[in-house]
Amino acid sequence: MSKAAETRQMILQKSFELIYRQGYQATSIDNILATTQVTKGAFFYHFKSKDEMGLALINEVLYPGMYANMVTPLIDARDPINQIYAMVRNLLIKIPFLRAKYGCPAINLIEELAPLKEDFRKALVRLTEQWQDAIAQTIEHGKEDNQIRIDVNSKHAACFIVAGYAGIRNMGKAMGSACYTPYLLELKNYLQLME
Amino acid sequence: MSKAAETRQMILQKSFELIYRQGYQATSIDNILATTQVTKGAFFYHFKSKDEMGLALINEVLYPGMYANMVTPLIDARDPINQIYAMVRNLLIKIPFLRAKYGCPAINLIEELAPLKEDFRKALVRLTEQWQDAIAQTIEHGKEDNQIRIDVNSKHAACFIVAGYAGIRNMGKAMGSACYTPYLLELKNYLQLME
DNA sequence: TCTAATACATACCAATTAGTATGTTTATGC
DNA sequence: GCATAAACATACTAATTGGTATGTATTAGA
Repeated sequence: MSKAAETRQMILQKSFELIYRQGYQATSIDNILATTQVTKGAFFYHFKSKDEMGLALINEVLYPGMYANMVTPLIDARDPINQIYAMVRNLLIKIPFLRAKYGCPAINLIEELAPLKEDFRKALVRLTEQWQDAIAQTIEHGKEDNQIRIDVNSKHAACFIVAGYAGIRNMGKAMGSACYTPYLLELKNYLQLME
Repeated sequence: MSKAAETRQMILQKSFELIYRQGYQATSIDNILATTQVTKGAFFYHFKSKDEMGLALINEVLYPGMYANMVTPLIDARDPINQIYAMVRNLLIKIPFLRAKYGCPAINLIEELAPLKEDFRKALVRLTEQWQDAIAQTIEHGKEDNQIRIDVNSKHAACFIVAGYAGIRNMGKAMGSACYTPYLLELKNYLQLME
């Protein structure tokens, strides 16, 4: 990677962390410059505007991260129910970068920007749909293997599961990680009713 | 109500609507002044700061609204499962003021402000806990009436239900109200497994 | 090695932010 | 009706915002 590409990546990475903790609008460009030690000239050389940087951040940082943690663990699932549960559990309590207090980066961005910026909304919908599809497919595989009842509607269930995750991430921002435990216990109950 | 009290109430009401659509930080005081036709002098006569107004808004507008739509419908529930379902359904599709695109006012505020402002967080936790308690109590009543299986953990279930609502409200901001239907169908499934 | 584009640096700008200082009007109790 | 405080109005401020104008290094290809 060229030096310039490294600078660009570093800006995206640090901005991602700041925005995760503070929100997109509350994170000023000057704030980013101060923590990256990059000058304004460099920033606006790599990105036409703050929004262009934000979009790049979604596609180049958020998307790969979500794919690795939310889609990959489901590929070729041999034990769909437990793998879905494990994936959600891992997201909640096994990724050190993600803190209950700050929620989930993708959910945060949807909350803040979906109603305000159409291009952000579209980019974030793609993320959500990809995760939801991966879950639905996993459930379908489970049905083929007779591990999941055939009357389970995989798309409805996937929607329900994604909503639950998004919601507990929101709740965790207010209540702390303590609320993850009852949620996970009940998620397990819900999932086991599918078999 | 005195004229001054009316002014105060009007500021809170209009600010609530603006903040619901734009977010708290994105709604400037000047923006509020422009839509309320109130002058800066009047605003700062009634509220020491923007944050004091925001807190008053939670306690005097958000709280009563949430109580009426989220707690009252559950009081003396004779048919707990269907009443819980009906309450969630009403929240999602029967309150004209709430638009899928803009989500739920309380959830929005938690997302944006819980990590940033401790006093906002506390006020919003009170709201959430009250709703969760009301749902848990309703489930307990259902257990006493033999309408709900005694092995259902009411607190876990209440947490799971609240999380689901919060999450689908988030999803709706990105995807629109179309995602409410699959969610509600699966919620009904989940709830019926309790009886 | 020279050139020219790439990659960055500095200084600025107009608009907006929450908040204040200093008024003037309006209502209320006596 | 009159004093007094409550209720509002206007003009300002210092800080911050995203973005630009105009520079200077650095690097890669001919």
